[in-house]
Amino acid sequence: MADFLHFCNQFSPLNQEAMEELFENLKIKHFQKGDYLLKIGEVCKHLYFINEGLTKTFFIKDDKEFINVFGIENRLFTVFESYVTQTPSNFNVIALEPTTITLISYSEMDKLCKKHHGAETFFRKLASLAATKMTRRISEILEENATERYNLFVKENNQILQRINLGDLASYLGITQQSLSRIRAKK
Amino acid sequence: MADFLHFCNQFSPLNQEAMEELFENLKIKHFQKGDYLLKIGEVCKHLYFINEGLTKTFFIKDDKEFINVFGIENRLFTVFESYVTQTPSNFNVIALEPTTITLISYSEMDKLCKKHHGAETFFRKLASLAATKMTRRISEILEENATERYNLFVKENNQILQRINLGDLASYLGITQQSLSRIRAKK
DNA sequence: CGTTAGTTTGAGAGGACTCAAAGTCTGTGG
DNA sequence: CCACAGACTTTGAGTCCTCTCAAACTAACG
Repeated sequence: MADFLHFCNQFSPLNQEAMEELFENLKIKHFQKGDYLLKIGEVCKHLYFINEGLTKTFFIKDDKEFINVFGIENRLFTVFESYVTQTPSNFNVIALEPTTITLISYSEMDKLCKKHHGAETFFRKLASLAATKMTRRISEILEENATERYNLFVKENNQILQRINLGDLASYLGITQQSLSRIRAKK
Repeated sequence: MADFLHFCNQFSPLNQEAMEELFENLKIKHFQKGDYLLKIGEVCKHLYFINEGLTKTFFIKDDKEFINVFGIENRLFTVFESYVTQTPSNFNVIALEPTTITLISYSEMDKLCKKHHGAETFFRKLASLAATKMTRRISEILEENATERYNLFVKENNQILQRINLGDLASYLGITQQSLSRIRAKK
């Protein structure tokens, strides 16, 4: 909880009242390894802040997984399209480890945004930041080849590298696990 | 101007006062084919709404262009990271045709957001929508091969297909223009 | 100790790349 | 009205990266 408070403050401080209201309505939930946070077809009703653990957000095509993003400690994420429009999700979200998550429900956020100008600012900045990160990911995928993408990932996500298995990392990088294994072997 | 008004209203209606204030501070600018709307290293100070014409947003690596997004009539866009954080842009933006653009300055938007709760909502939704679209693009790049991506682009952007040259389209799709030429030839 | 999940290695196929050259189109000046 | 320059597109040949299918190896765990 302290972590989430810290996250909020460094991000875009809310006023006392909005903050209290936000924190009153948070829920904390635990997931076991392999548990679904969200299944394809369900509406994503929450923002997820990871207190502890690791998740993957992915879709499936031709029996292959495509990982969109890893949920990492002290980061906030959601399934954007589903959450924003409250329509069925195209993505699954699964816990890769025992995971503890702070949940912010859509209806709460919506209420909060309507009531407090500052909350609206907070979530505007959040969405902007998400868009920024996605722009970078698009650039990376386009400009870098598999080896370069792997090196970049290692550089920027060293903390979680050991916790992600080969297949999942390959899927995130957009290559097969055999290819990734060979990339690693070359070093 | 009417187009932009229409865009705003269907998107997330602003109240009368905020709307008037927004429209008072809009600027309209014309660009010739080849003109820069923004250069790498400059801070992106505007949201761009295309009244007429076409633009490309791209960066360069090893003398190759990588197109991030095309600016299309009646759509709003910006260089997100630069605009949101007011730091130097990693992207160029160029007019591909004679182009007329409605500009919303960062400082105006910021002022408006601080003053009007509704404006904040408007821009929150805008950022959310942008993030949603980018998620889709990431999925597409990962899951579809070059031919499929081309077909998808044709399907969804038929209106501008004839106006974009082969090299630019290839760059957007993340392939060489030779490859794209061969994909087209196969049909 | 056997089962299962995860990783590595091999061989061959195919897609996309590079370098190179030849067409095609379009607009301008003679 | 033709000729030529410059921009754009297509085609060819060879290479390389990544994929697929297959099999072997290596934990980790009950």
